[in-house]
Amino acid sequence: MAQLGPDALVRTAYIAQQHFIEGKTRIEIAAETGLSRFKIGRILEQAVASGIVRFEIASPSSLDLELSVQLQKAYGLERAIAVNVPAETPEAIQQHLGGTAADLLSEILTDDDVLGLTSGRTVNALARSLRSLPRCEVVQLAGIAGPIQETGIETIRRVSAVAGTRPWTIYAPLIVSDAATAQGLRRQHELMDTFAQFSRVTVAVVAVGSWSPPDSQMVENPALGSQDRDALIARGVRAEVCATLVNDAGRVIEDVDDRCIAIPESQLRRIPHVIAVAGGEAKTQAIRAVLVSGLAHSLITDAATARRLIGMA
Amino acid sequence: MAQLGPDALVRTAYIAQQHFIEGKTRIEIAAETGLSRFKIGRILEQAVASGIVRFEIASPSSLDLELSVQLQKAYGLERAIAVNVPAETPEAIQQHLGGTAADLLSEILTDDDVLGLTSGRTVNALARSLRSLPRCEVVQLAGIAGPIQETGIETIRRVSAVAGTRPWTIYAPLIVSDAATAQGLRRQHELMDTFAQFSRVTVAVVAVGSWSPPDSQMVENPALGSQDRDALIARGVRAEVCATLVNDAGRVIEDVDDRCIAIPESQLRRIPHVIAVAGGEAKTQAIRAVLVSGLAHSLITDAATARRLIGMA
DNA sequence: CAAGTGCTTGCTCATATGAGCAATTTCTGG
DNA sequence: CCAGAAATTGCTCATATGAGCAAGCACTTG
Repeated sequence: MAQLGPDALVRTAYIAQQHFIEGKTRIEIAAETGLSRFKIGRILEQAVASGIVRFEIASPSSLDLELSVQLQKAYGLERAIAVNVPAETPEAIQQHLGGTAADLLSEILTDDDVLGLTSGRTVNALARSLRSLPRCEVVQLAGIAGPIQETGIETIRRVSAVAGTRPWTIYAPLIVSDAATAQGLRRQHELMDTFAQFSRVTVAVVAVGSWSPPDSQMVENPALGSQDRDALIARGVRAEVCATLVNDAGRVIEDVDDRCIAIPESQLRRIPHVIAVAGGEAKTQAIRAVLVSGLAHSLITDAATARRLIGMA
Repeated sequence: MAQLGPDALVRTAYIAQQHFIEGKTRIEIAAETGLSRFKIGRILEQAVASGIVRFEIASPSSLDLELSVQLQKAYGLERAIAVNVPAETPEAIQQHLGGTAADLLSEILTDDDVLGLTSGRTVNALARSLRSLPRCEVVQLAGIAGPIQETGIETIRRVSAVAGTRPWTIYAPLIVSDAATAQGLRRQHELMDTFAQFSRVTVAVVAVGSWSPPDSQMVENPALGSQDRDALIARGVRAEVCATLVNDAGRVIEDVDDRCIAIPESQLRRIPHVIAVAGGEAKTQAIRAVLVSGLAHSLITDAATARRLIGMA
């Protein structure tokens, strides 16, 4: 169309202002300006089409909403949250993702939910930020992956304390050196009790570990010999969620499942809502693998990682 | 309201995007998301109210549309156009205002209009930018105020040439030293012919001269003695339009009307649409006086001056 | 000049939307 | 644990809006 003249531009701006900012209806504007409501409608339509009026969706806080929506669509997620973090250091990322996860849990959990958690640094950050929670049960989904002081069961206890309930814990390592030991552990009463809760879990928050590049407390676990580790990486393992290993195609590698003390893949998949919380450059590929695997329904990550993930969707 | 949680924020962003950017109706979004259309409506309402969605009215070109609208409302003008000029020099301002005036004329004039023009630097800039015009008559509204080479009748001729018609010109100075001479000039056949057109003029483009601070070719005219000038300024004259003088209150000062060769105030006021074109810091007060006087219905000015005018409305 | 061609305008009618309301759920403070 | 308060939800009905269309208008083009 012929470029609008100055008069049409100003008139368009006026009408756009009246409609979008003052909130007047087209009919009101028509009455005031003496134009027909159809004319007003067409002017507004053209104003939007030609870019004179733009809609800006602004993050009010530390979230990048537009990126979140893109990420959600790109991987068909139930929820996706891209968090603006001030620095790309692992600590800053963990702290902010944990805080956002805490907010999300406060928001979406109800009394009837049963919350599943892994142990680990990310969930630790979550627990630190958690201020309130409905009265829901908390179930530990996997053994302890790293050094006790960092990843302790204390975290799980704190979350359940906020909720005001008793936690279902797993006093055991995530992985042991042989299947027989694992089997023995699983026969312990306390663990059996916790394992029995897995099927009741409705919402889980899980961390994502990266095997290549290595950024996971499971990979660093002494119970996993360097031989095992190299063999698994050779098998294509890229990421891990609750001791379930996946490759780039999102396929599960079950080689060491029998040595792990954690919710089995089959039960993990039956949890209605699994929220992965992870970020950082190094974990990008791992997160992608987990999303592709379908093990997680939702993701909380940093904005930079969200952009990378969208780019490779 | 309680600050929205991350999930609500992302959901809001998604719905806002679907509605405002993808153009889906609330009912469509309701069907997709499984929420009721009322819920969608309330989410959108809140998104706008809380500032998550903002409407931006952007100037596509060199115009400041929002400022234009404000200016128009502040003085109750028919049209107001605030032009972004790259520099605040008189030359840059004149060139851009003239160009915008030319665009405006191309846009709003029809074959049935009769265009009135003053002579002067501003209208000169207009003529230089003018590319096309309907076949309408062009009438000079006032004598020549400044040096012939700057403000010549050539300008009027050029405009009428673009329109493809014969111009009605005034070969006479804007002001002479005594009333008798002026009366004698007005009896000249050519001038009488032009004066007879004044009542036919439908759209006029006029410059605004400032008397205090002095920025007007009329003030500098030798036919106006320094005594006369001082007396007029003492009488409060602030501005001039087509040799009609006005004070800050917008009242007309008729003291030297009988010495001027120009459309009389009474006839000027009968022109349906008078567009003033003027800008620059020095002319701000003068423009204000003219707008208050009601002699002009519309204004084309630079953005900085528009802001000043709005501030003192 | 005349017929054709495309554009603008305002209509009708079906659909989308908002205001106000009643039912329900969720909080809160005994 | 419960009564009352407050918020939330989805309804009805009136209003606002969009799609499609026919008339009017300007503008070619032979």
